[in-house]
Amino acid sequence: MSYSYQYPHPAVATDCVVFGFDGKDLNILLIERGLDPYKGMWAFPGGFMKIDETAETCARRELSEETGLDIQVMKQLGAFSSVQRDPRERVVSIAFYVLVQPSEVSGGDDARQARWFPIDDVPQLAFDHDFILRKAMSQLRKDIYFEPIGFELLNNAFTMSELQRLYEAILGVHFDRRNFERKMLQTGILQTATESVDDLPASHSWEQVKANRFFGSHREMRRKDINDLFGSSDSSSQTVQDTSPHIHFQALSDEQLSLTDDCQLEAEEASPEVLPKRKPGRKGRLFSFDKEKYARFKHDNNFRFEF
Amino acid sequence: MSYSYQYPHPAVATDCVVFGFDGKDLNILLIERGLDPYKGMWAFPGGFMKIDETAETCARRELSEETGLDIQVMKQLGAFSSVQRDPRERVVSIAFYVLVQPSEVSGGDDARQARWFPIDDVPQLAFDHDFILRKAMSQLRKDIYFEPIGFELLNNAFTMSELQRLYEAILGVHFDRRNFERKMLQTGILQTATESVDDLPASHSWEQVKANRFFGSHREMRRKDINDLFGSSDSSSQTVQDTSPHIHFQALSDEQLSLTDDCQLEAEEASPEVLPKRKPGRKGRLFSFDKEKYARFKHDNNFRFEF
DNA sequence: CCAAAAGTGTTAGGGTTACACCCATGT
DNA sequence: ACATGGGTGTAACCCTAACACTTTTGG
Repeated sequence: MSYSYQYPHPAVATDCVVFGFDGKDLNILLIERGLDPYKGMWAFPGGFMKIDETAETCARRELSEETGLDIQVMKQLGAFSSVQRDPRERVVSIAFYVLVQPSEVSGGDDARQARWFPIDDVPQLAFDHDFILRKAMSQLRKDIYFEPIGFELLNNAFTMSELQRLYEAILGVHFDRRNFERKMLQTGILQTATESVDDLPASHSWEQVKANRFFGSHREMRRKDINDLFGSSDSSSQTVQDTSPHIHFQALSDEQLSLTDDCQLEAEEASPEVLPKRKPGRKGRLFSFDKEKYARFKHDNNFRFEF
Repeated sequence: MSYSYQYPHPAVATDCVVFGFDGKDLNILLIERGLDPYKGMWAFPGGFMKIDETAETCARRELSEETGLDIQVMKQLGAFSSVQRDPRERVVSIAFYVLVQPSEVSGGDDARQARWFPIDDVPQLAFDHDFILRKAMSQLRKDIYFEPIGFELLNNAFTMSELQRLYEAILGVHFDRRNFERKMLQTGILQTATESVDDLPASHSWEQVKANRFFGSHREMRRKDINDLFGSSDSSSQTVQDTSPHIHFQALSDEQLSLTDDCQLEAEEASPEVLPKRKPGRKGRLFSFDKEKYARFKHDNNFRFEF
């Protein structure tokens, strides 16, 4: 069985940069590759897109298959299309980044060779994944100015210093404790919480919250703008040094490819260590966020976090 | 001649959202489609990616072929991958946005069925291009907070009110004239200019300026971070309603496809009206920007434009 | 001549920043 | 006991936002 085209087509794959926060450091989730190319190296979860799924669907599926994570919030980083980024054949990868709460991860069931690495201590990555990682970090830094994104990385209840450490980890700067707390509180999206909030089920999904937020607020928006909230796509142009502009790939490397995956075929021993062990930290007043206010937050005022 | 793969591959195309500013309104450049599908409708310049070029290279080539524009600044919006976005076959499109100065356009030579449309009066677009346009607008609004992007849309010399109108057009808000001018001037990136500056050749390219900016400033940056400046990729996840998740495309629609293009084949009558006629406006003190300061600007302080 | 746009400063108020000491907890 | 982190308030300063009249230009 084979598929023919009049002109050569690249393969399209997705990759997920998964960020997690353990109360101390920002971590990313990597998978050890079991097959060539780059066998034994670490890479982002991801795989080839099926012909009948969107890139996002593909990314969710691959992430679920490879790590057991079922993720709510997922943002596209953009397409990476260096000609020689995959030695097998021409592969264009659409990358996403994803924020997981430590609690989402606790049921790390399907985990294979997945491991968390602190963002400051990432091993050499396969393909152009180190490039993608830098994109993801700079994107995360940008996004945090427009949305209180950090919360997606925390459990339902968290201390102010956890929140501060998260912001410091993402932005790479230091804040004054009192000023940080004051500014956070005066956004109105926080409420004090008890320990028990930690166990609360995620009442309604973030997609739902976001949809509500949208309809609640913005003035001159048309029906069609709904997509803006979700399907937004943003990126700078990719100017990787394109040293070999005239490589011609044949339609030959397909035998190495599996539509179902290229990482999924890896080692079967499930390593349930797919969670950034929550570092306890000192006791402190607990906060959670007011979903109503959080939902209205972004659109009502153009608040950005700048400390 | 045909290319075969073990698994179905989507086609990959690029689209360019070209923004231009005529001193009054923000405009986008569209091309009338001469072939089905969507024959007679307007669409962004773009076309299919060759197997040996990056998405950005492809976008530049297509833009040059279809509109005669050779563009400096080009930012990736992300990949659009709805399953049914192209009726011919599965096509994943990588979209870019581009800012052109009116002067860059004056030599609109190769122009075909290209026309500028004010952003408030855009006709119905082919494919999912209206969706892409909304992405582009919201992206532009976001980006303007981090970089003085507006300048790429103006000639070398411009009046303060042109600049203000540009910001107002992009952000959709109104500013107080005096406050706007004060804030702009105190950034230090402006200098007063004479009329003659308008004719100056673009001394060195923006890529060069950006490269200089990079090396000049930021502290703890590693060599690898160079790419961050250019190849950055950013986007929210694309959640178009994916109503038909199980459509299977055959490898049949290729006869309609041309690797070289699908828009390029259109009407041949060159319409040199490929420029937003610069609306004159009243006379006023002219400004240009200090490339040195502009280059250092973003990284030195995290200045964002908020009026 | 008239209409539209350019040019020009000041002030009040809000927000940001900088800063130090005591207390509680855990080791 | 000691060290680490939690808890708390104020004052100076900068930046923002609001505001009106005169002059110039173009038609």
